[in-house]
Amino acid sequence: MKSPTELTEAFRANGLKVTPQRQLLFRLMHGNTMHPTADALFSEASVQMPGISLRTVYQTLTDLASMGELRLIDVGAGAVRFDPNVDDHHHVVCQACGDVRDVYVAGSHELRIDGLNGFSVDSTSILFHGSCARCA
Amino acid sequence: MKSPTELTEAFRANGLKVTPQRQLLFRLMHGNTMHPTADALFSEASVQMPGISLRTVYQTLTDLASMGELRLIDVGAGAVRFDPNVDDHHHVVCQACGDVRDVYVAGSHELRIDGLNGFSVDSTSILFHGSCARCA
DNA sequence: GTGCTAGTTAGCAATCAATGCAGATTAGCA
DNA sequence: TGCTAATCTGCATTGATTGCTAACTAGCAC
Ligand SMILES: [Mn+2]
Ligand SMILES: [Mn+2]
Ligand SMILES: [Zn+2]
Ligand SMILES: [Zn+2]
Repeated sequence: MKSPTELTEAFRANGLKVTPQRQLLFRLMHGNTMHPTADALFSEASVQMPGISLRTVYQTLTDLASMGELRLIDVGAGAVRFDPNVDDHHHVVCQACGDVRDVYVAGSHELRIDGLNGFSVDSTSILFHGSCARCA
Repeated sequence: MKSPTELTEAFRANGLKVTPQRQLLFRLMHGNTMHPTADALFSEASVQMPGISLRTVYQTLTDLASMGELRLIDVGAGAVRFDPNVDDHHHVVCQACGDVRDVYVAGSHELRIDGLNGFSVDSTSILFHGSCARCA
């Protein structure tokens, strides 16, 4: 994800306005490695800006995602998580505490896929399930 | 997933009763390669047994899953899908029509994972996103 | 076969995540 | 300083799933 300053320009360039709510969310997401849910981010944002709406958090995250600045991660339980890391990477999720971390996978592009039957593949998501160091 | 006959024994062995509803669902899931949602299965079941409850479909699918006879597949959109194929396999999903198919992946156990930071991995889910032959 | 009882079913309420909507507000420009 | 399209908040609604409970029944003991 771009820096808050760059996002400010990018939003204006797209005819979108830059509001205090959006600037706050830019800052909270920039460099964020927690893969937060919309609700988790809403809680964080509410500390600095009481009264901000959960709806606004969803809106802004969706805008960022459609600009390609965020990725949506679905770990198969609970709410979708938002990821400012748009590099080619994958995830490991702790079955116990739900913690999600980035992992970088070598060999993912050389997987041999049998049974495609005419399907063409555009992208690959690899999710590792396990236990984090704390929950081990 | 075991055959309907074997499941009948397995259920009784676990102190669970074998009802007409469950037998129907055993038959509908056995060898089913569609990865149906609970609701899709409910529609199918309703043809042969009008009045069956969606709740019962969820119950039975959950029971089968906790007995290890079914896998739950979350493709990141819409409802969870249920899979009687418990072999080591992965999935490809059509972004256009939502069709989900089995794929067998060679090399998935030899992936090099960087950044685990103390995480231990129990299992791996690989989801390929693309277009089916029909939607290409 | 009859009766008992623990397990099951159907139906509906409740929850959770996410989106739709509309009136009040405001960023950004002239 | 005004204008106006875009945004924000708060609330209603949707969709998937689970919780709850009274009525029902499979499976077993007699
Ligand atoms: Mn990530
Ligand atoms: Mn499958
Ligand atoms: Zn953990
Ligand atoms: Zn398709």
